[in-house]
Amino acid sequence: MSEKERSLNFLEHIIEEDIREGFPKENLRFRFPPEPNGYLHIGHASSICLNFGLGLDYKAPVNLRFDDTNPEKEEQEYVDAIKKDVEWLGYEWDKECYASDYFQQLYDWAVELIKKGKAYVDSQTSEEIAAQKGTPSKAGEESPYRNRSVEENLDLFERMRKGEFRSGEHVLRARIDMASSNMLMRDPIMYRILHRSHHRTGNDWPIYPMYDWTHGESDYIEQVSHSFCTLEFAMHRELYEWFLDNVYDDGRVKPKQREFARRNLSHTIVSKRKLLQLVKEGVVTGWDDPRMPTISGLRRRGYTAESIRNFADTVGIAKRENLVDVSLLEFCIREDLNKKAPRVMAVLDPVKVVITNYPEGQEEWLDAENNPEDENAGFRKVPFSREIYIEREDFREEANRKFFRLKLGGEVRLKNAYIIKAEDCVKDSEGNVTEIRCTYDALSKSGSGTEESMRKVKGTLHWVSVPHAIEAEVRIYDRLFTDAEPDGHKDKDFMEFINPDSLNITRGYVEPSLKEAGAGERYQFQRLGYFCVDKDSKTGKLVFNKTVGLRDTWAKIQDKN
RNA sequence: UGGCCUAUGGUGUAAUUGGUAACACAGCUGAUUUUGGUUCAGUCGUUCAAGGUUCGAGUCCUUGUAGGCCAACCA
Repeated sequence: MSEKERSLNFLEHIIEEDIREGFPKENLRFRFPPEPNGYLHIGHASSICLNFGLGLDYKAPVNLRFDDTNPEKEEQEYVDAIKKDVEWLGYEWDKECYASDYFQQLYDWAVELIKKGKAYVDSQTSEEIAAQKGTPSKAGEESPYRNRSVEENLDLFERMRKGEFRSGEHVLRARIDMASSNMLMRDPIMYRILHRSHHRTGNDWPIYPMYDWTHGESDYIEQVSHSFCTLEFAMHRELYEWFLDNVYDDGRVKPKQREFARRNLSHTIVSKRKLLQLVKEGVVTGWDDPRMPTISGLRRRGYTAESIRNFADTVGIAKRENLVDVSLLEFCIREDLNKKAPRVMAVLDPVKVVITNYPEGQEEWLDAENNPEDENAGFRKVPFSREIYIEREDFREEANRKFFRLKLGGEVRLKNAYIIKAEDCVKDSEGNVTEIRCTYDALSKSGSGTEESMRKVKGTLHWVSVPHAIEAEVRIYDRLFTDAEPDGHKDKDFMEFINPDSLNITRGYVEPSLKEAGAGERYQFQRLGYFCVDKDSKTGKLVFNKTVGLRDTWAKIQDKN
């Protein structure tokens, strides 16, 4: 990998500074620590790219660690989906870890804390504990159980572990400072009793450790050097370090937590809870619905891993609030697909064109370039005949000079084929055009080298031969929310901004080269956009997803009028 | 009546740590084009405010202002 001149983000500055101050480069180690309680979304992609990208840059290992300490929300399905997404993004983790693998070690350390008088069993209800907690501006009060003897604490904690108590009967708390200005330091809970089966440890444990007690110690066990998380954990850092100080051995790496702002994407939400709500309420068909900002949704929509990595890289990382415009994501996928996607022709809102001077029954197979941006992409054959479909919006009976498309008496180039001229059109009783009658210039065939073929006509249209056309279902997506920041309103719920027209299913015609197109393949439908074959697709019943449209300056011109 | 964090074009980030405010997207003009795509050229526009230190401040200091986070047996 060539180390190109690039400015560093603030986290990289921190790492560089640590190295400068003597931290051994070979001890650098990172981790991506998802909780398996939902699917990964575009916001996580930033974190994945950050951590694994750092691993690549510093040639340091990166662990994939599941933060699975809450069996009430976590499931194996999510573990599998997360692994698939990280792999698909193109990253390789060093070790696959689970916080649940550290339950015994965590328990042993907790016993040590009790022995040192730094933890105690509290036997109050959660309401009582909450009431004593105080407020951000008012100190809390100490629990009546705070000064239990070490022996009693040890006995109680052991019995908690053995399952002798009901859920919620006791908790283990760290003994820190009920008057701290940091609420998290007011004797935080380390363990709760929860008789609930865990997706990996089954019924082995009736007690489960809390996030704060688990996360830093897991980093320490794995000897993670830099533990990056989102801003809302900033206040947890003090506790993270307090716990670490109580188990830390000289000579081992003491992990450093630093916080960055999560990335928000306009016109969508990046909250697992809210995404789950969309799934549960049937607003979308599932976590991988192509309208979802999940990695699996984007994948199904036709996004490439490279485009997402590039997006994450372009957005960068910092500490301030942000709302990244979706247009940047769209730019990234267009940029990538422009280089990679083969061009084909498809008509999604067809109107028939009859070329009256083209012999009935005749067909020709014309050469079409697969990708003008890729010299090695080659050519394919597309069939031409007397009757073709063009896009309904590409024809007007009359139009001004700005309309480069087909109008009565006007000429256009049919891509890869001939120049045609519209002579007449047929309409139904309601005035809708049902057929356009044209003549063609037989000498104007694309690539034939004739003088006529070199003629400049302003418009070029895509088309599909009627007798050769293959019908296909095309799913056209629009943004899921009508508001740029659906969850950014205090007085309105994000569900109020759901776009009722986010999915539009239509039937169109595609050229015959697409007959055997398989799931996941990506194409540019010329002049329309990028499309990919959905997993629902079968030969004989093709289904395409619209990934993103082409940049459309014509639409902009029309918007102005 | 607290603590912590943040403030740079419309958006997202950068600025060799005190030395010409830059890059990408978006917008706008034009050129090229058998995709109104791509490409190319150009253009618009920025340091939250007020003081201070300094030859020199986006960067340091002071005081404000605005926004975010913190009172789950969630992570």
